[in-house]
Amino acid sequence: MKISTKGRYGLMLLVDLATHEGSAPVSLKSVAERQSLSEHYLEQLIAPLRNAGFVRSVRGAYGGYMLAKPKSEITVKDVILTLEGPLTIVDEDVQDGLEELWEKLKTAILTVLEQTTLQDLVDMKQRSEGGYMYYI
Amino acid sequence: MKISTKGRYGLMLLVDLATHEGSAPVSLKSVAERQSLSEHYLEQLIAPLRNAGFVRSVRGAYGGYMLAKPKSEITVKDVILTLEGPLTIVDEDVQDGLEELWEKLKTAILTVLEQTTLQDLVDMKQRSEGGYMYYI
DNA sequence: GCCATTTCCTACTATTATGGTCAGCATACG
DNA sequence: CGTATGCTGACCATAATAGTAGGAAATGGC
Repeated sequence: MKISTKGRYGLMLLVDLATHEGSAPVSLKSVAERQSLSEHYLEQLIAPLRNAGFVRSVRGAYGGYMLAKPKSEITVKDVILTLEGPLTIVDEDVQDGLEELWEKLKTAILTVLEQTTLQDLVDMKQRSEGGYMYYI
Repeated sequence: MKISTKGRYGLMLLVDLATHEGSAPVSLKSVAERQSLSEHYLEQLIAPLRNAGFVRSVRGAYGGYMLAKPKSEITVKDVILTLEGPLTIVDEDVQDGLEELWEKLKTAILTVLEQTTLQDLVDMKQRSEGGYMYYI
């Protein structure tokens, strides 16, 4: 019962983009360095996110990625479902008489995922980094 | 993001035991037939359940298993955690700044699992089998 | 005592998902 | 033109899952 690194790294990637948002696009290389992730692997993760319209890319030298929507309008659910496919607690069309339980679980999980936006994650991460940066 | 068959078959097994509870112990063979599962595989699943004290066994001919506790006192959480180990949404000690999200998810899931007992599953399954059996 | 039944135990194996790596083309800035 | 970056598809190593296989030990019925 795990979130795969696909979903997790994908969120880290988007949070990083959201954090370093500015006029210029952000290169995957810089994200990979900051987050200590493999650039090649991030390339694979961002492809579906681009296709789904969460980020847009700028090719060529000095290119990179930027969020295509406000960070408060991208939910964790969007990202996880895009990267990991539909949430199947148990395989489709099993008939074990416990469908009601699986349905409850699914709802509970999706509720959390859909109540949390990228904006929330940015805030969350800043809090978790603790400490005040004001006087630096 | 799945419940493995370990947890799922384990629940089916216990629900079957709960349903066929009586004076005599219930053999795995009969459970395997009713639920269309492999007897050998069930053996592997019931071992930890026995060790954890949810069922007790009677060896030898005409032996089998029976619940060691009232079915209203065994929660789905007990069973799943026994069979699948601790619920780790993400690997231990990752530091991705999203710990708060993973914690929320974990809580949401465990809440559902711990509010549901074997008794609930028995009722649930009976309802799902639909139809009234009174006049048969 | 013997046989059938059933639990119990230890390996082994096949398949799948995960978590990547590798190689190379495509595009665009300077 | 050269370098930085995006983009794509193929490939691979490891671990987890989902079982199988084979038999030893216990126990009730005959």
